[in-house]
Amino acid sequence: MPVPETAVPPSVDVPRLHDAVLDWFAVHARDLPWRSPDCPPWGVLVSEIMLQQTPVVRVLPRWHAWLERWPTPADLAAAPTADVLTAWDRLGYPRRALRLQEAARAIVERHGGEVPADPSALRALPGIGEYTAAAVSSFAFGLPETVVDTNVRRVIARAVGGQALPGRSLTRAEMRRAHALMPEDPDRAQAWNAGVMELGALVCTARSPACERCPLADACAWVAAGSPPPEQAPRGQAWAGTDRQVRGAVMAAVREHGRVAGDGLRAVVVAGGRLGAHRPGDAQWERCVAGLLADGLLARDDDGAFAFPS
DNA sequence: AAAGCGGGGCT
DNA sequence: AGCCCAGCTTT
Repeated sequence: MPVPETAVPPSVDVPRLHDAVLDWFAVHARDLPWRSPDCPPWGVLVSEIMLQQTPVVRVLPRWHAWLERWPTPADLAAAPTADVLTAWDRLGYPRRALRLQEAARAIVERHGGEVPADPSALRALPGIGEYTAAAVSSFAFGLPETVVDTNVRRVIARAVGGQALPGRSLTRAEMRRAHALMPEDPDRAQAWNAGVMELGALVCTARSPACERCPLADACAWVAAGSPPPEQAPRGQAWAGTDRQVRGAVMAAVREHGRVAGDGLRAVVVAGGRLGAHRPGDAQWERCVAGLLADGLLARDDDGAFAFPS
């Protein structure tokens, strides 16, 4: 039986990290609406879903419109799905919009219309994984959950692990380390979660970190090692000519035109210009449309015309 | 563990 | 032309 690797090296002064991050956060935290004391848990939940793989600046206007239109889970649960997909606009990954509505319906049915505080109950909702469950529980309800997103992973990988970037996927060892770094006091735990994320978003960024402005620079294992470059080259994300581009163009066309005749959809999509020079072949076109129908993102009416599902 | 899934802005 | 972003689900 091998000796388990210690989650945090003994050389790391954990209380000092806490003070540094909490002091920095108290001064530099952005004034985001879902952090307001007036923001209900539903607003936090909506923000977390929208922020999955989508930057804050793009989420802000959609979030405000969303909360104004559907101020409670019951409001979203009762909305036509077509309206939900249209309001999602161009945030990307529109399946998130479907799942958010499914989650709202589950909240109405299983939780009396109130967003649950328990991470397990949150995790059981559609579209809510390990991160989002912990984030809502911590940020909306102040429970001392361990919140680990891409920002937290990067800050810990550098400051404690001495690595330039974390690996491709979140490991159990990383979760253990993040858990070991949590402050005991619940209020400080909540601020730590938000503060480390904010530090990763504003200072300890992926591409060109501003170490001269970082409150952890003196204690950072990566800086101490001379800030070596990342060992693992990132996996490139292809876009032009992919199914994702074609699916996105179809969604954009339906969003803009509403209902599109079945034999005209392809022409509308190509004319939309979102595909650039790419022209999908028959096989790709059929695959993408069939996929959107199967995903519940697209529907056909009795005349065979395409539209968002009602 | 890896692949699929959107879209835009920045280097 | 890449790379990145408050991930989740399925294989």
